[in-house]
Amino acid sequence: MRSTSLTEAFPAHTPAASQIFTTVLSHGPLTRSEIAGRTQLSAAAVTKAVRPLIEAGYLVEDVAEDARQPVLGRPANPVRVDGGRALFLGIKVTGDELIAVLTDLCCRIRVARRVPLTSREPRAVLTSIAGLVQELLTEADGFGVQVRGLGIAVSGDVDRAAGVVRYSPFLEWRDVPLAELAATTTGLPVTLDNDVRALTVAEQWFGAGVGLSDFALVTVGAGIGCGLVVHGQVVAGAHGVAGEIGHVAIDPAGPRCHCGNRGCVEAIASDPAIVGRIREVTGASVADATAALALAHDGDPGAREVYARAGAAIGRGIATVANLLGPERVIISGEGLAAYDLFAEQIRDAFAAAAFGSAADCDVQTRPLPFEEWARGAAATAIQSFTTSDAR
Amino acid sequence: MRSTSLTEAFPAHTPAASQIFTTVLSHGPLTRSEIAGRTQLSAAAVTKAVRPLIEAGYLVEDVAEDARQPVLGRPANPVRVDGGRALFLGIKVTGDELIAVLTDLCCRIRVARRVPLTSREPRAVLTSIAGLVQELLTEADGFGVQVRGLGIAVSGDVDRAAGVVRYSPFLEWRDVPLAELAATTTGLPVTLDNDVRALTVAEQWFGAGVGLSDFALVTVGAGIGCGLVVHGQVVAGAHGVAGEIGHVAIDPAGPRCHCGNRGCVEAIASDPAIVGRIREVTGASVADATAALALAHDGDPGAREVYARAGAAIGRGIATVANLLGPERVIISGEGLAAYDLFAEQIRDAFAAAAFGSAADCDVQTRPLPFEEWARGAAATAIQSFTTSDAR
DNA sequence: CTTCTTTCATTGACAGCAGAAAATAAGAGC
DNA sequence: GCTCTTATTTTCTGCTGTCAATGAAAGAAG
Repeated sequence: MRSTSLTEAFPAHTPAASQIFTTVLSHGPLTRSEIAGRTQLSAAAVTKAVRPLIEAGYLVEDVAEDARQPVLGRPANPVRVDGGRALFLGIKVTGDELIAVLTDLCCRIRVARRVPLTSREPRAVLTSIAGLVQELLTEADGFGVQVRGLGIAVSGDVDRAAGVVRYSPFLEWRDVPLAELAATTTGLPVTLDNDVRALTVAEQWFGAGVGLSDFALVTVGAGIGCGLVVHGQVVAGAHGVAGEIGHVAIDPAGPRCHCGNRGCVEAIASDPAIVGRIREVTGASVADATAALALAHDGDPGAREVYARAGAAIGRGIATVANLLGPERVIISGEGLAAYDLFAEQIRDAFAAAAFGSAADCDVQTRPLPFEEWARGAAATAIQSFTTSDAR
Repeated sequence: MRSTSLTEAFPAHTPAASQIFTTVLSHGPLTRSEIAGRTQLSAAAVTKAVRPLIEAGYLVEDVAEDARQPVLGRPANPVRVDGGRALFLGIKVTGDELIAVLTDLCCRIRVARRVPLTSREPRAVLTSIAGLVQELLTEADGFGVQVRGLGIAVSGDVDRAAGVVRYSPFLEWRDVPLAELAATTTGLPVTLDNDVRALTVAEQWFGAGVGLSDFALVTVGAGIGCGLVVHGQVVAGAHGVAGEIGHVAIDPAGPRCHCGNRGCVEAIASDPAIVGRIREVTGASVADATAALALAHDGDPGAREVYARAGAAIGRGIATVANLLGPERVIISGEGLAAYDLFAEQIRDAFAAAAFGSAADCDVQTRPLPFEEWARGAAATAIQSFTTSDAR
């Protein structure tokens, strides 16, 4: 095991170094001149910033890169992030379970765990988190590398800077300073963020949002959420609320939503809304989203119609985002994507119809969302904090 | 008259100087230590950055500020922008007229002009612009200060960086490089931008958006537009379209919009939509928005109901913006504000109902919009270009 | 009236970042 | 081995912003 201490800081003290590291992290192996081009820095600056990062082991030179076609001039040697140099933990807290992952510096998942929650009391949840962290720290010992941070993702109104859960409806929490509590309990630096924003960070750095300064991530499932990146930064909202595409009202005559309004996207296209509506329409006793999906896949016309309506609602919601923000890309993800074949067409049609002018040029793609992905998002926020904390 | 040449650059060569100047411009007279506090710079850095700006005459020291309560210690001497140090022109191009203003460096209007357009041909419009600019330059001679830039605002898809009108439905233009054309004709540095974005810049620097990093400006009138500021920057959209709140669809059963969709905010709450609907409902031969307004103010229940519906649509549109972006403030403005008493209540009610959670904490205010305001926005973009062009 | 205290502003030394240019490195082709 | 080309590094330099000390301009205290 390395003799580095937990307090050893990440050696990117200048904005340039930080930017360079992030670029290499997101864009895979890059030669120094490619880095210089992308970051608008001089080659000299890149060399100087890269050296300490290599010395500290966070970047490594890819010498074995001889498979490339022989080019004129001195061969470039690409630099890449040594994912194995550090480990991170990410935990997603839901109303009834914890999902945790151990990732490397490149946010690749090494270990994943799920633990049911017996209570939603902050104290009990904290204990569960502590236990899970201990367990994963033990696993991490096997890799011989230190865990450098813990990211926690919670749905609801979360103040990342303060590390406080302002209000979480699912957990029934108000003003819980979870970051500080978890930091004290686990001894790790903790980054607390909203779950959708955390997932958005993961996409921005390691997923389909790489290199884009403006994109949106829409999650479909038990709720409908949306993470927004504008001007290269995740939108947090002045009052802690942002990206509430689920509560964009698209039909004053639509079904009532738990928020009290009518015709919210979430009241039409969330899993519970779909299940409820299918029960209503077909009279079948559909237990959950899986059953609903099965029914629709069996060809039940009523169920299929419900999915179609859900797809149209999602498409209209996405079009609203596109009209307002004009993102380069919209990424659709979430557990609800299991039903993608049932509403893909409606999403595209409704989007195309409701997008105004060249907002329709926006690239709409889908990405599967494995169950650990939310926790991976949390880990991504921890990586973000670790690699940018010292750089102003 | 000063012997400065047109090519003399604004003496803010460093990011710090630029930031300091912008801060003083927006926040009125400030002492050096207040500037240091706001900009997170050291007092020393402020002193050094301020000196060349004072020497060049862009900033002046307010010595006469003895009206303040006597405080302990050395009295501070506030610094403010000398508005009279430079002049700017702003022109708003509409389908049938040009609105132009001559402003000072603080974006205070000195002279305003309107000229009808006889043709929408780019060449003809350019000729009209050139004439108007000449006229205002003559006026400017009376002030003994040079005009340092021209801002032009056009509705539609405008690429500010390239200085090209990509597509303007009202003018029926496509890919007109208006900035370059106007620069050649007038000899002035030209900044071309979308009209709503220009107005947003004016609010951000000189209006109700001062000091806010996230706000929205909604304009109500012939169309419904929206300028967005996120992370302190105006949102331009990856494809040139952003802030299209007018084409946010809020009711699938609503009236058809000229964009082909149903239930757009603009199809319910724009002046033409209101006029048309009032004709339909009351059977009266209402000529225009003024007549419609008069009818409603006369107490016609049908007309009042139409305005109420328009207000609700605007409120829902604003709630959508608030749910997605969580701005600190929404500023409602535009010619349509003349009817504000008719739909204020509905806007607030619909907003409160449709805003999710603490998105409802967003401060919604109204601001009257004098007819020259659009042109003033154009001037603001010119000021922005002038004061930040040399600072990287 | 002099001296203190307080706060604002300025100065000069200095550290550190990033750019420019020149030097060096590492092949490929001849 | 020589030349050509491109990549990377080195060296030097300019410049920005910070730090700590100093000056300035009041009111307060004696």
